[in-house]
Amino acid sequence: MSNQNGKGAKRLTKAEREAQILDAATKVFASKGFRAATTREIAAEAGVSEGTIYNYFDSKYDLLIAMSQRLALESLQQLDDLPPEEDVRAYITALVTDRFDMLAKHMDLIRALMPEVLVDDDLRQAYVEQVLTPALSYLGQYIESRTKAGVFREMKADIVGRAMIGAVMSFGYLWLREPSELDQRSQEELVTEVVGLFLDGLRVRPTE
Amino acid sequence: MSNQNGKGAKRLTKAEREAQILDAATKVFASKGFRAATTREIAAEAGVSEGTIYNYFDSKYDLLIAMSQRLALESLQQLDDLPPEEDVRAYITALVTDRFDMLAKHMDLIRALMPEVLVDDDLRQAYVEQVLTPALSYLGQYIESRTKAGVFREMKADIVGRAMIGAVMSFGYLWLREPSELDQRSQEELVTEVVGLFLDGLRVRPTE
Amino acid sequence: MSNQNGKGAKRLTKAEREAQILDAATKVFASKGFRAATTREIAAEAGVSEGTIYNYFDSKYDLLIAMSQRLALESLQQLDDLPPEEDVRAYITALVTDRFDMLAKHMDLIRALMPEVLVDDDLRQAYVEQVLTPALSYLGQYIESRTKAGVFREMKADIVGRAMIGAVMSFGYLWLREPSELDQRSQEELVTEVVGLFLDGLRVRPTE
Amino acid sequence: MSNQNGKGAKRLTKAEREAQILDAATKVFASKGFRAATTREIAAEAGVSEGTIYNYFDSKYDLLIAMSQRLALESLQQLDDLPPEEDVRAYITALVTDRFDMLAKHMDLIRALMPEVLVDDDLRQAYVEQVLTPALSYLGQYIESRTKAGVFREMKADIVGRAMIGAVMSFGYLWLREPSELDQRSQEELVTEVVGLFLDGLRVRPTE
DNA sequence: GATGAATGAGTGTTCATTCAT
DNA sequence: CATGAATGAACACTCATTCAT
Repeated sequence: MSNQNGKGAKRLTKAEREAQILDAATKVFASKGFRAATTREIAAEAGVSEGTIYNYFDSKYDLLIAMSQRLALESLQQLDDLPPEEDVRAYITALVTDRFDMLAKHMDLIRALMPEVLVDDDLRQAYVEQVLTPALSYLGQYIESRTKAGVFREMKADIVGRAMIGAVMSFGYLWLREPSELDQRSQEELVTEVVGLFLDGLRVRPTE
Repeated sequence: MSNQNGKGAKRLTKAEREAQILDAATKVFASKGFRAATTREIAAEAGVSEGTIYNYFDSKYDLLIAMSQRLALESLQQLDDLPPEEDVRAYITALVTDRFDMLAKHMDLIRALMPEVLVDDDLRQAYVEQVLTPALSYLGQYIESRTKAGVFREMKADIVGRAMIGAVMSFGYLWLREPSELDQRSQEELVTEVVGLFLDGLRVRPTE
Repeated sequence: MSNQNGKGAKRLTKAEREAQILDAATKVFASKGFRAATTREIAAEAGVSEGTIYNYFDSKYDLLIAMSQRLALESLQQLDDLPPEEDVRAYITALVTDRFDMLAKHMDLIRALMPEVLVDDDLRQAYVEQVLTPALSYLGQYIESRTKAGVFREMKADIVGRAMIGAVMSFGYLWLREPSELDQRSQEELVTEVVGLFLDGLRVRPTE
Repeated sequence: MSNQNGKGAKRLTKAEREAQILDAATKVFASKGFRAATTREIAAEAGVSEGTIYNYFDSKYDLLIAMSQRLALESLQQLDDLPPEEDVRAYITALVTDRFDMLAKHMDLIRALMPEVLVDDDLRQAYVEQVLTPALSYLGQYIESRTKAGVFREMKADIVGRAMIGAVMSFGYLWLREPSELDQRSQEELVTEVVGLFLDGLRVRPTE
């Protein structure tokens, strides 16, 4: 129980209380999955009563939706501060680093959401529309732009983009269990290798 | 109900009945997830009574385990018929093609299993040990061998291998909904592009 | 359904609700036995939902345990107000009367408990320790004390005590079906005869 | 499993097979109670298949009935070889000894039956009619006869008879767990003490 | 607004019984 | 006759949701 104080936390603003409940739900969903998680456990984790949850959310499923919106929002914000497009290594490195930062920061959220995304059609559609498609489209435009500039080879941007996003995301829900496995040193190495694969492939380059 | 005949299917061999139930469970798990699936629905899908399920499997969870073993078995078999290691493009193409074939063939199974793998520690461990680790190790050895041969650049094989496997698998549970989306033509294109990314990266190659 | 009011009994104190459920369970267990009784029927008898039972007791078996504790408590209390030990007839009569009173008062409880006591080892051990052993020890001490005083013959107090307790209790679970069969008049007769047997036996006494 | 031989016991006479099943049922009922016992377990204990049980008995309950008839039959047979009625101590001793012998011999049966007798009205009625009433009536007649002869005091024979039967039987289902607790030496002591209580009571006798 | 007692539909699982072989 | 695979009604128990306080 993260938050315990004799009588239940009182007098928070609506937004604070919502965040408190959502944080608890995220943690519980992440550790046991959506179906196996109980409202009782979420309430305990949040330090409120079960009834209170229903003053802020219509249903348990609603918590999941709210979580996915939080992720979608936080997921796609910082596109500023990017290096110049011309420096492709710096640029792709920044993109991949940003995604790994996001994975590290929201691993709980992702681990809570992904299993249901794979199974729930509404959720999946929302995830595809709000998270994957924008990311894919952004990446695809960059690839095409650099291809036009003669820096990237002619490739199917939608397929290659999917492969790249899939490769990076797989570290979030397949290869890693804990954000801690993404500590500073190892994340840098990860980014370097992955970017190296994306830009140069496995094969030795002739000159260069 | 897939299998309907007046009084319920009778007198199949043990293996047939087991497969019949496992097929039904796979289908139902894939469409609603493990927890949301009911034994009632699995029984209906298999065309047997609920009681019969328990004559063959100890519990609902046992169905999941049995499914994952089926996948592990089928997952790692044909490593013969591979092109010579020296022809790296043909070799990697064969590997990736084989994985896409497996995805296409067992998409139901994979979609049924992955959500629980992400959430159930025992299952995850089994999946990592029986499926991911062998695949990663096999791929890693090939990468190192080609690196020694001076064909591949010096890279961290475990990281690059994870990225490659993650990229390919993501088509199985993230980007595609139906095996049908992997029809002959599109799968070939997919393989070509993905192999191109893995071997040569995005950047234009100087001469060659 | 003993307790019916439109929407189910609401907002009783914890102790009241517990007693209400326990009373219902006692009644149902007494009439069909523990295993044959269903939680559904107990809930109906108590006028609450099945779920409510589980807010107060962890399991159906827990109801049985709680019942047996109620009996153990009420079973061994009033040992005051007893006649002087020297007046053995009055003393034994008081003891036997007290046991018959207890039987009459708790016949439901006893009839609910005894069948399971005979079959469940934990329950049996608890019953022996909490009910039979104290009673036997108390009775044994009295017999020995009166033997020392030269009033009782030299007998094995533990065997004779068991026979006496067995004789009395058998009226509770073997010979009688209803507390009503133990109405005032007949109970007095019962006590007189049983006490007569215990103190004087069947055989005619020489002088006296 | 008492009786195991590769293919299930074959070719017994109807009576032998019935006895075999009934013995198994008795053992299983005695150890877990009627409701908790499963036909699967009875079949295993008897070394036959579940289906075979139903070739000989209509239902699980029918096994219980058959058992109770076996007990009733065996319960009331040896009334020959009794000492002369005039020697009351010898006579009562013989009766009580016979009951203890019966308890020792059929403790399994009794432990299997009693819990259900306490709870099942049909069974109880059968038990009362076939076992208790004849015994009570037989004992009552002896008491009355000896009373007429001036040897026994004037007492209510039905009450005293119940107390005596209850006292003796309580050793069968309340005080003892195992037939072995009734070995030769201790049973003799038991009989002596109980008969002493019945005939002479606790109080010292004036002359004699 | 916050509570938590009460709800009851729904779940996985068991097991007496049937019947084709 | 004996079998044991198949059945399906029942069961104890869970948990998201409601609502009186």
